[in-house]
Amino acid sequence: MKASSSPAGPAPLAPADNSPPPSRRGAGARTRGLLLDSARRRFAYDGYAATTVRDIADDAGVNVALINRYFRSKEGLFEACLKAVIDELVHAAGAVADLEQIPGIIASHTAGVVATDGPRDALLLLLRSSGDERTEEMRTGLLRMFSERLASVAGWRPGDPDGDGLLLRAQLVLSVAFGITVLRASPGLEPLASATAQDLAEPLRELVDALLTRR
Amino acid sequence: MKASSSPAGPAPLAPADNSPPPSRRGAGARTRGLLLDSARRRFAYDGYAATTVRDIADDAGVNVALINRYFRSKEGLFEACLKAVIDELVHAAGAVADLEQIPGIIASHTAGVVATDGPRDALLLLLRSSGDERTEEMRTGLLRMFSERLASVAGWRPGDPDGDGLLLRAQLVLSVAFGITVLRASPGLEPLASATAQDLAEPLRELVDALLTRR
Amino acid sequence: MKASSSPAGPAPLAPADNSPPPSRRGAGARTRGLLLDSARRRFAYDGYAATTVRDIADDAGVNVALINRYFRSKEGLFEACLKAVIDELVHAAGAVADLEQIPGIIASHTAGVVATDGPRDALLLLLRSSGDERTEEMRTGLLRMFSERLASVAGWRPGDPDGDGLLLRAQLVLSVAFGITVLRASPGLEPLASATAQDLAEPLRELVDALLTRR
Amino acid sequence: MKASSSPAGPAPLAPADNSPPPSRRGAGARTRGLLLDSARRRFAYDGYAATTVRDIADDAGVNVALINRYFRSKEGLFEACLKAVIDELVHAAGAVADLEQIPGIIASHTAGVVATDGPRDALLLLLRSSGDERTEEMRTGLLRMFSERLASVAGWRPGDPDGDGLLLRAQLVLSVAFGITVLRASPGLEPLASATAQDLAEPLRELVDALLTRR
DNA sequence: TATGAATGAGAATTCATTCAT
DNA sequence: GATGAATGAATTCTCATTCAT
Repeated sequence: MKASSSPAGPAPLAPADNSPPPSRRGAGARTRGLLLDSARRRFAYDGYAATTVRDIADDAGVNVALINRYFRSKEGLFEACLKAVIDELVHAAGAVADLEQIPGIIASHTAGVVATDGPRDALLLLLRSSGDERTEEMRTGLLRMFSERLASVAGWRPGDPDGDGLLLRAQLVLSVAFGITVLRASPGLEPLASATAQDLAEPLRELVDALLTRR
Repeated sequence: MKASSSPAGPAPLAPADNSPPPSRRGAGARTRGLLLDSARRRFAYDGYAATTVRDIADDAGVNVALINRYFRSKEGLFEACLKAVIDELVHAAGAVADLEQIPGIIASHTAGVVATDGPRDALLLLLRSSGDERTEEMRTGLLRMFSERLASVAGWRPGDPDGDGLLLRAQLVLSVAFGITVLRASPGLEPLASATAQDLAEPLRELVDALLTRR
Repeated sequence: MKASSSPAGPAPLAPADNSPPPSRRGAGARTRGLLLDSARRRFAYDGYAATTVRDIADDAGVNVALINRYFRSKEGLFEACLKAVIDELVHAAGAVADLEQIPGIIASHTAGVVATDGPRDALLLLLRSSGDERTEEMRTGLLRMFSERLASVAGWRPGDPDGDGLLLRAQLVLSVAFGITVLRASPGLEPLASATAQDLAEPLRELVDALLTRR
Repeated sequence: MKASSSPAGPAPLAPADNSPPPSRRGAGARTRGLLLDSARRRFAYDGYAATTVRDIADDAGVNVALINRYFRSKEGLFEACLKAVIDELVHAAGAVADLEQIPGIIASHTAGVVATDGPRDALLLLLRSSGDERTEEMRTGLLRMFSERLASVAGWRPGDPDGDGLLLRAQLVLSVAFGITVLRASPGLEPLASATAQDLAEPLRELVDALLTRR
């Protein structure tokens, strides 16, 4: 197929001419950013293999060759996207202090509570693979960290004798987050597809409570 | 990338010479079946775009041109895989009679309780897109049907005034199933990665109970 | 530049439709051979970097993709050419039994005494580099072997105390051969450019005699 | 290949900051010279097509765009290099007064008797082609002039009835010079590769004597 | 004079598909 | 039914060159 337009997912961002090109000198950073944004969306919604560097460049409104200039290769661009996403998620994970916050965080990352679509794409991108070993490890590392974080606010400690049970449950919570993300990526499944973070909050609360609260 | 070997997922089935080519008669059906199996696995684990028809043919131990002979195109092969998966899942959905069965069914379809890997790949394949409209609709149709089935055993009826709440919850249950599937597809996330259906059953029971049981 | 037509060197062989394609089955070897021939000529006259795989395929009258099919890459094709040339030259070196033969061999390899152009291109190709390490070593290995062979018919023995002198002289003889080759490759330098093997024989005899005959 | 570092040949001249940029005035000429030097070396060792303008600019430690500024194009830069080399060689040819000088001149131009590497690269560059007609003619013109010069000190006169014999022999002498050059350019062929001008002088004397001395 | 940014043409390679045996 | 050969349309990447500061 020619995935010129992402079938699932929001419309490709128009050439993003908010704030006109700063006329040349020092425009590099801006261009880099535009590419990163388009790539992130494309990779997240269409996957690595189905995404064309030309798609990305066109979405960003810049010349294709600049991808190689700024990221060395399609692979390099993907890695850069992944790094950005991981940074964001590491940050988000750091903010989780107790069980009560978990449902809200999941809801906002799957349904989008913020203006930009970034967080909504983040989890999706995390599931895309370029086939490269290094990125594969980055991904697994983050997932491990994330589930340990969830487990730890539920009382899990590394080396815990019966820890596996709690860790597994934390990973099931993580599963919900990813599951919502992938199901929302294929549109038309109402009411989930257009549920707001608020809609999701209550059921998620009960779910997290059932899985992670020790009684 | 050269996805000659699927990184995640079980080893590509050896040219499958269990039962030697039945001389001549009926060889066509056999070949068709071999291709269908290999394709299903490849598409599920590597995705549509990253999978090469040559990969599939090699896995199946047959000539590449036969893919076009039997399925008209790569796209056609994908559609055939999807159809098979959908049939299986429709069947599985039909068997769900009450809430208690749900955790077990999810567990067996995500962790594999049966000999073949088929069920394990089924959900994964359902998330892969070839970009084609028609397959997209098939997929959405199945998901809709599936979540309505889940909701209905929890008491939901079409046209229900407050039905959306229950339908959404059913879709969250579905989300867990898909979430587990995608997380298990990227290896190394223990204990989830190697959890058995049995390991998953108890927490899933609590989860389903929390989400779908009316009190 | 667009080196569609080799400026120096003989006209690119016409699509070589002597002996029509054996209709399909088993045609692979023929195609391989056609490519090898065209490549050899192109690489020899235009150099590796200036030669386009499309040039080669067009000369051979076959589809470009077949280069990758049969030789895996442009680099692989170059290596195959080099191997062929080296084989030929090793063979030629083996035939050198005494000093008197040397001038004739050089003459025939630089001016071409045979029908095909092969030998004429051989030395030229040997000077072309693809930048690859392995081919670099093959080349140097052959040159070493060749000069030792020349030296040995002049009485040189490995480990010879004053051997370096003779070896150096043998390499000067080799230099003439390559020098003639490169000068003939840029056309228009008469009378050398169109000298026949016979024209070269006498002066070469005197040259070899002066350099390698011990008195 | 990515010919970022010339495999054969001396190390690329470090950004050449001997004598810091003379403030402003005359910086242009300096830059031009730096580019000319780097280009000459690159073109000589890697060939025209395999050399990147970026390689040259980097070697020279200046911005790529300056190549177009000062030489209009890669082609223009090559032509400038060629002109410089030809001037030098015309000068050298003019100095040849009798047969005895020839071996020394060849030795010094192939093995380098002078401090800079210039002369060593000169002959090599002369063998490189950009595919452009005009430079091709310049090259051939020089070669013709050079061989006539050699022949003339051996007694040849234009229009000489039996002149071709002598002219051919002169071109064979020229061949040795180029042959040595190309063989030394692919390293590892000892003792030739590291022979000094002195090492070459004696055998060359005998060679020239055998070819050009009339008896 | 110098430089970072941007562009467009072209190069190698991959891949689904069709053809002829 | 099955197979090796061949094809043409992409796709990624490189590179000389031009632009605007």
